[in-house]
Amino acid sequence: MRILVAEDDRGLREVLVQGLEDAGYLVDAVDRGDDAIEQLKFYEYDVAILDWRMPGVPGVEVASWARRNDRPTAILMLTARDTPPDRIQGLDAGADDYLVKPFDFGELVARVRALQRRPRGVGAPVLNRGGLSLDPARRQVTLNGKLLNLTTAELYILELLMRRFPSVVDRKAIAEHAWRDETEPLGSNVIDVKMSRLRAKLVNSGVRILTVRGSGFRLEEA
Amino acid sequence: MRILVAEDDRGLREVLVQGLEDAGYLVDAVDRGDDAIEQLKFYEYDVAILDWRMPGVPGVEVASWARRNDRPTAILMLTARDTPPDRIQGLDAGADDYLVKPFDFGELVARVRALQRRPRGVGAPVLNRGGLSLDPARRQVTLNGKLLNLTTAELYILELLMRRFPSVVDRKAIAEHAWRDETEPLGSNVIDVKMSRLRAKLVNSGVRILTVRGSGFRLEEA
DNA sequence: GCTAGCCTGTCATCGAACTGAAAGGTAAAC
DNA sequence: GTTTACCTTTCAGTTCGATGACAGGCTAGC
Repeated sequence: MRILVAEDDRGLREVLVQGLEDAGYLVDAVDRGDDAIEQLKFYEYDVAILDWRMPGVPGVEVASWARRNDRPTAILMLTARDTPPDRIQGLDAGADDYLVKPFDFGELVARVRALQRRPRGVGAPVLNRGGLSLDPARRQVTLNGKLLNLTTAELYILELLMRRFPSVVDRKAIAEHAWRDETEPLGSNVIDVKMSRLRAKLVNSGVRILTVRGSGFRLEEA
Repeated sequence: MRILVAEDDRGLREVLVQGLEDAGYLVDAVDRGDDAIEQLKFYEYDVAILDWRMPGVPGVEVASWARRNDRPTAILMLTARDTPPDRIQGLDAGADDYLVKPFDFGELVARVRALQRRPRGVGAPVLNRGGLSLDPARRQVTLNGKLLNLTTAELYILELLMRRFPSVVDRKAIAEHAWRDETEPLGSNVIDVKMSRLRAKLVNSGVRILTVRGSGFRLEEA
């Protein structure tokens, strides 16, 4: 199993390379987007892990290039802060999945495994938890097969909680994930309001949103 | 195997034509970018070899045109200089590969072979969904065998929705796919208008266009 | 070269849905 | 028991999308 890592932060890059090699992968690493394209041109990687921000060519561009050229490589994007527009752009450009920094390394490996198992190009994998099923590509959530009608913000929040499960997600992360201007919701009680509405829609879903006083929120399987 | 060569330098053009014919290809040659577009319009080439700089229309433009019109032709660009910006521009425009002059002829043939192996040129696949059937090559749509009368723009939009099914397609992607100047439709509500008209033509088609508020549109099988 | 028809994009309007502020209530922490 | 953090509901403002009407432009047919 061959993996390409494109990440300009040297520390993180080395952690990734080491960790993935320990997990039994054959890993190549570059620190620039254009180098990533060059590598993708000459080797058929199973998975490419691309940083969003890189010198040369940004990760999105690399993903978009790979998709255009029908490279057989599944793409996992790493994003530092992720605003909705960023994320959508990434998935549209051809990324198959993405991870928000900071992430748990085990989580990364799990997703890499998921990617290599999956036929390529079908879009981001569906997130399941309890009776809930969130499809990032369709941007819809079903509860035991029945369509749940969530607003955009609610969906983003739920998505974040599911992706970070079972960790606690703090308000700052929620603000960054679900709002364009992440400073805005922090001064008000909007997040609480959204949580309330989201909870109301999640009754009998096999999943519950718990409050961790002073820290944030986390998902729990009921 | 049919190849189009677009190269204004007569010496190089003749070398290419001769060499490719010897390699067993059916070769057409032109010396202007606009002529290249004309050829691409009427024949389904497997591969087009385009010089970057040409009288009439530059190679990038030709590539971009081909991409925009979903020609089933893989594109190989010939560039004199090889700077990252050039490369990116070329690849962005829709080139599938590029070669820097001067190049080895064997290298060229190898790349042409690689391009024609790709799934893309293997006949224009008809898109089916519900009772709908869209033939990209003939640019027409039938509903249960009956011809649907769609305008050009409507067809482009429907095609994109079908290709991306079941994912959400954002307005930016629609704009890029269906308009030459993709900035134009974004400031207005043209997309909404087209959607409305398209929907009207798709009643009882077994397919529906759903709005995903704030994100875009997606197709759903009814 | 004129005319009819179709296509396009703009505008105005309508309606629905989403949003965030506020206010008052509740639970946890100390 | 007081304080602080969080929860819920209500409400009004705003945004977003749908649609019908219109004018300009292009094309085909005569």
